[in-house]
Amino acid sequence: MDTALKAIADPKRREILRLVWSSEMPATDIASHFHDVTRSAISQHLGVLRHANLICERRAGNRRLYRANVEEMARLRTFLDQYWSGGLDRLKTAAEAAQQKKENRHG
Amino acid sequence: MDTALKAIADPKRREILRLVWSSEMPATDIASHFHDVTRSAISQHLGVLRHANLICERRAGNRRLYRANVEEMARLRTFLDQYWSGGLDRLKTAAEAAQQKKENRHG
DNA sequence: TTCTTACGTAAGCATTCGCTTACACTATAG
DNA sequence: CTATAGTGTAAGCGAATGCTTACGTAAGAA
Repeated sequence: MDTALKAIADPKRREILRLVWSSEMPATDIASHFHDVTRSAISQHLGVLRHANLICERRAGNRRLYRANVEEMARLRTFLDQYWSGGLDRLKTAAEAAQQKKENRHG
Repeated sequence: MDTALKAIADPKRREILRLVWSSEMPATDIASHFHDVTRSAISQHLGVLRHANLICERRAGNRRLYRANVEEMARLRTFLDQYWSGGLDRLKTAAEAAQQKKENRHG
């Protein structure tokens, strides 16, 4: 999960994910969207995303078609949502513990 | 925004944020929660979080009390939510464009 | 004042990152 | 077969990261 989080922390990789979110795209097309870096750099970014399981690869003849792994991204989103709500959960747990204590005192 | 994302990509920093989420805590107490690294390392993590505007610092006598900057975290969350829904937006836009085209053909 | 506590920070080091160039490989075209 | 897209990968490099030790400094304690 940490790998995925670190992967999306990079703006280029987020942009790549955007490109292959709703449709698959060959590596060259992906690379040609970035005019400030080499195709090799993008290929390495694709490697990072693949290693984080955030994209899937399909080979078609000469090409490699990429698409976002939406399930993994959903998992990542859920992880973060749980993290955001963690503070509230913590408050809730503390409140319940206090309540329990109170009841024990009174029982 | 990128700074904040990279900041929370680190598990120790996420744990620190958890600690100061619902109540402020002095730096020493924060550091004492981590038994595998030095106080200095935690201090530097606090610096990263501060630089990302994810925590607020308040000085009280000798101590520095930290608490999570929930507004900034909310902003980060919103940013990510928009990112997650970006794929859907893209589909929607594409669908609308197709519809527009269709209407033009028929008009 | 002198000690002690609670911190930030500089220096140094090993690791990782993002990038480039150069090369290797595969599949199709000729 | 040779040539040419399409693509990953190794090597190398400068910058950033995460860590440690050592030091600096401000605020109370004695």
